Amino acid sequence: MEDSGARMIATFRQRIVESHVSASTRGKEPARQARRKQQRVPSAASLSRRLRNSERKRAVILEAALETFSKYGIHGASIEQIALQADVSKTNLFYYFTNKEELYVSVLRNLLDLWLKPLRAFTEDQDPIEAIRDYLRVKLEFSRDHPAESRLFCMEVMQGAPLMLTELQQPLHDLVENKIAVIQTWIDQGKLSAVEPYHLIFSLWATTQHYADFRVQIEAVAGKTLDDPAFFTETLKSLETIILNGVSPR
Amino acid sequence: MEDSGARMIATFRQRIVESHVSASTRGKEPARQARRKQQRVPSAASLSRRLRNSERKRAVILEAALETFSKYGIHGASIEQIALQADVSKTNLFYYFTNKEELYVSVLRNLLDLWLKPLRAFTEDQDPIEAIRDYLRVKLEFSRDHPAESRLFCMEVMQGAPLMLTELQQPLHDLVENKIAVIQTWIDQGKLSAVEPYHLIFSLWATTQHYADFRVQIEAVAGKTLDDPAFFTETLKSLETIILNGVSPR
DNA sequence: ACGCTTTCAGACCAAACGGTCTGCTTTAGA
DNA sequence: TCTAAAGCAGACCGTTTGGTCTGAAAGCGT
Repeated sequence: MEDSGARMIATFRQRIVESHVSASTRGKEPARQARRKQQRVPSAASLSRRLRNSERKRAVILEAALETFSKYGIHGASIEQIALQADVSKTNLFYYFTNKEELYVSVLRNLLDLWLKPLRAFTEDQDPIEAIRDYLRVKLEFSRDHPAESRLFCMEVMQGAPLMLTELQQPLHDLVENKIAVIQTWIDQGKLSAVEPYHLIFSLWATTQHYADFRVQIEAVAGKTLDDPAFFTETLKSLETIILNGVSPR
Repeated sequence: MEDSGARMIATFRQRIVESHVSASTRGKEPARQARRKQQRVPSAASLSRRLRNSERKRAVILEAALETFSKYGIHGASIEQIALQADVSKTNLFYYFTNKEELYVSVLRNLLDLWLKPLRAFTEDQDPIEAIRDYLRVKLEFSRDHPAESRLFCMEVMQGAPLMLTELQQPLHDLVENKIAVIQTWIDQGKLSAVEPYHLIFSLWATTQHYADFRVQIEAVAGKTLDDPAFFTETLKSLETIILNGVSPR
C-alpha cells in the first residue's frame, strides 16, 4: 500500500514496452503460432478492410478515452464510462486494449507527438519574431482545438509523468536543446534581446496552454473562451504584445 | 452511471454548505443537544487546550491530504493512504472529517485563500512596473514554496472546478474585475503599454505557476528546479525581461 | 456448405475502497 | 473517585471497478 505509487509506475513502464510490440501486431499475432495445420492466407483486400475497421474502432475508443481521462483523470475515469462513451461494450474495449494502463498510455503516446510537433518548426533561418509569432498562433490553436489533449498532458506531467517520463525525458530534452541553440544564435546575432532561451520556451508553453488548461477559470473571469473567434484573436494579439515586445531587441 | 459526474458535483455542493457549518462547531455540537441532565461546562483552559490539539491534528491531516491529493488526484488518492501519511488511523481521520469530499473541499478552501492573496496587493498608487515585478516574485515564491497547492489548484480547475466553481466565480471575478480597473488606469496614464489587462493577468499566472505545475518537465529539460536558488533568480530575471519589457511603454 | 478465426456480449470474480459499528481508552468536570 | 463525553482503533460491510471466463455470432478462405 505505502509504495503503491512506485509499484504502479513500474507496472506502467513494463506495459509500455509490451504495448509497443503488441499494439502494432494485434490481430495478426495468433497467426504466427499454430500455423502448420492450414495455410489460411487472407486476401489483401479483406485483410486491409478488417484492419481498417479494427483501426477505426481503436480510434473511436481512444477518442472516448482521451475525452474521459482528461475530464476525470486516470483514476476518476472508469473503463465502463469510456466504453459507454465510445459506444462499445466493456468486454469489447478489453478486446482492443489489454488493460486500463495500456489504453491510457496509448492515448498519451498519440498526445506527445501532437504536442511536440509545433516546436520542430523552429529553425535558424527564420526571422525569430515571425517564428515566435507563428509558434504562439499554432500553440494557441492547439489549445483551442485540442483542449482535452492539453489538459491530459498537463495532468500527466503534474502527477510526475509516471508513464511518459522516459519518453518525455530524452526526446523532449534533445528537441529543446536543439531549439535552445537556435534561439541562442538569434540572440547572438542581435535579433532577439538577451533572454535565457529556456525561459522563453517555458513562457511560450505556459501562456498558450493556460487558455486550455485553465479554461473554466478564464471563463469565470473573462466570460469568454478561445472558441469565441474575437477572443481568440484578442488573446493572440495580447500575447504577441507582451512576449514579442519583451524579446524584441530595443 | 452516465451522469455520475454531475451527480457527484451536486453532492459536493451540498457538502460544501454542510461543512461550512459543521466544521467550525465540531466538537461542541453534541453539547447542544442532551443538555438538561447535567451542566457540564468545561473550563476555558481545558477547552482551548482540547481545541488546540484538535486543530493541530486537523492541520496534520489536511497537510497530508494536500500532499496526497496533489500527487494522485482526488480519485487516485485513498483515504487510507492519507491517514497513513498523517500517521492517524482511517477511523480517526473520519472522526475529524465526515467524508472524503469534505476533506478535499477543506483542503481546497485553505488553498484558495492562499492563492488569491498576492493579487490583492495590486493597488493603483503603486508604480505598475514595480507592482508587476513584485507580483512575479511573490507568485514564483509561491510556486517554489507551495508546489503541492499550486498543482492541486491546477488539477481542480482543469477538471472544471466542480467544487470550487461557486466559490471561484464570484470572489475571483470581483477581485480580477477590480484589478483590471487598476491596470487600465495605469495604461490610461501611459505608465503601461496598451495591453488587454485580462491577458496580462493570465500571463502572469500562467508563467509563474508553470514552474510548479510542470516541474518535472522543467526538470527534464533544464535539469533544475526553483529549489535551486540560482535557477530561481535566473527564472525571475527572465520573466521580468520578457513580461516587463513587453508591457513597458516604449 | 464447412470450419477456422475474429469479434463481441453477459455473467461473473476478486480486490480496493469509502464509510460504519462497536467498544475500549483517555480526559476532565464534579 | 466517579462519570460523561471526547478520542480513537479493529473488525466489518456494501459498492464500485478493473479484469476474466464462457460462449455465441459474424467474417472469410476453401
